[in-house]
Amino acid sequence: MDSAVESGEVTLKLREVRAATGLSLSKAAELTGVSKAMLGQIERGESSPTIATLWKIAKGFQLPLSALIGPASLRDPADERLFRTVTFPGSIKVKIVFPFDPMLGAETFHVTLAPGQSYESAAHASGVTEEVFVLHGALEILRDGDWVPLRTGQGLRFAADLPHGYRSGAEGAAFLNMHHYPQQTGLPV
Amino acid sequence: MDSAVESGEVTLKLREVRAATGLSLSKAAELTGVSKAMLGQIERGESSPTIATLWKIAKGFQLPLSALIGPASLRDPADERLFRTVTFPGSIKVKIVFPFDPMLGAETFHVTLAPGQSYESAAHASGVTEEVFVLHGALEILRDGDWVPLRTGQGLRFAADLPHGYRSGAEGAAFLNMHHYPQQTGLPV
DNA sequence: ATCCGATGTGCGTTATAACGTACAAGTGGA
DNA sequence: TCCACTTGTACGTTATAACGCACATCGGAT
Repeated sequence: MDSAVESGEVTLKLREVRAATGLSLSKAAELTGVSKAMLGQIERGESSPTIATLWKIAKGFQLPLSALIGPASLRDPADERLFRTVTFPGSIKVKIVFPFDPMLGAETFHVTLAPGQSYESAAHASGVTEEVFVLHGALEILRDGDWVPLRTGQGLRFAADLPHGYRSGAEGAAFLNMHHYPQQTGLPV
Repeated sequence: MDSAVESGEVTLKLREVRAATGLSLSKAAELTGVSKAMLGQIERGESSPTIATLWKIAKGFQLPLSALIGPASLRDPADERLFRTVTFPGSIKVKIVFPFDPMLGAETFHVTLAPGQSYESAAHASGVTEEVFVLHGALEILRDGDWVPLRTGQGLRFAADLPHGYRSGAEGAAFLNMHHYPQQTGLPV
C-alpha cells in the first residue's frame, strides 16, 4: 500500500546496504533471521518494520542500527550547503558545518560572536557534551560557574547538561562548536 | 509478559525522555499522534514500536530518532586507544585538541601539512567516520578514489574505513580532524 | 468526607507487520 | 533446446502493533 510510502518520513537504506554487500534477499534473510518476503517489502517501502526486526537486520549485517535509518550522511560537501542555518534568539550567527548524524551522535556548528556579545544556554539533555575550538578572536566560556578564557586555537570540552554560556572579547570571536549526544548504537542483549 | 522483554534487545529511553520533559502520557499522545496506551506499552517494553511510530514520537518531542533508541549502556573505558601524542609517518604535525573519550567515541586532532605535503591513510576499523575542517590554506582529500578540494572554512565528513588521504596546496594547510568511533557489536566475522 | 480532573493501565477490535509457501521471470550450463 | 537453480514478488495465515474506550488510583479542592 502507498500508506507505508506516505508515512515513511524515514527512509531506510536497506536496499543500498544490501546492494553494497552484493547479497541476495534469500541470503540476507538467512543472515538476519527476517523472512526475505519481509525484507523485500521493507526495501520497497511497503512495510514499516518494527525496531525489533530492524535490529535483527542491523545485527545480521553487523551494522549499527542507525546505519539503516535516515538519509545517507556520508555525502559530498555539496550536500552540506543546503543544510539549515540556525539562528538563536541572541542573534548569534550559527552555520552548520556537519549536520547531525544519528550514527555518530554528533553535529558541528560554526558560531560567530560580535565583539562583546554573549550568549547563555540552558542545560541540554542529559549526557550531552560540547566541544569548542576557537577559530578567531578570544572567547570566554561559562562552565560550572566560572568563565574560562580561550584564545585562538584553543579548545575546551565540557558537559552541556548544565547551564553554560559564551562571550567574546573586544575583537569578537568565531568558534567551532561540536555537540556530542550520548551514543545510542545499541548492543545486543 | 516477559516475552516482550526478552525479545526486546533494544531498550527505548522513552520513559526517561518523557520524564525529563515532565509530560504526561496523554499530552505526549496528543503531541506525537500516538495513542497513550501504545506509548505506555512501549515504555514498559510490552510492545516493539514500528519505526513509523517511533518517528512520530521523535518528531513530537523534537528529538533526533537516536535519542530514543538503544541503551545508553556503559562501555568499559578499557580501550587501548588512549594515546596522547600521535606521530604519523611522513612527519605530519599532529596535536591533540580533544583526547579520545570512550563516552563520546570521539577524538580531535589538529593537523598541519607543509606546502605540497601529502599523507595517505590505510582503511581504519569498520564504521570509523572522520570529519575534516580546514583552518588555514587549501586541502584535498582522497575519498572514494576522488580528490575532493576544500578551502579554508570548509568541512568534509567521510567514512574512514576506506583508504583515504590528505594533501595540501602550495600554501600548506592546517585542519581539524575529528575521528568518530562506533560502538562495536562484538561479533566476529 | 465527596467530588473532580488527571494520572497510567487493562481490554476488545482493527490494522498491519511478519511468516512460510508458491509462483513468474531470469541466468547459465550441458 | 531443456533443465536446474536463483532472483524477487504475490498470496494466505498468523502474530502483534496500534487504536479507542473503560477502569482503578491518586491528588487537590471544596
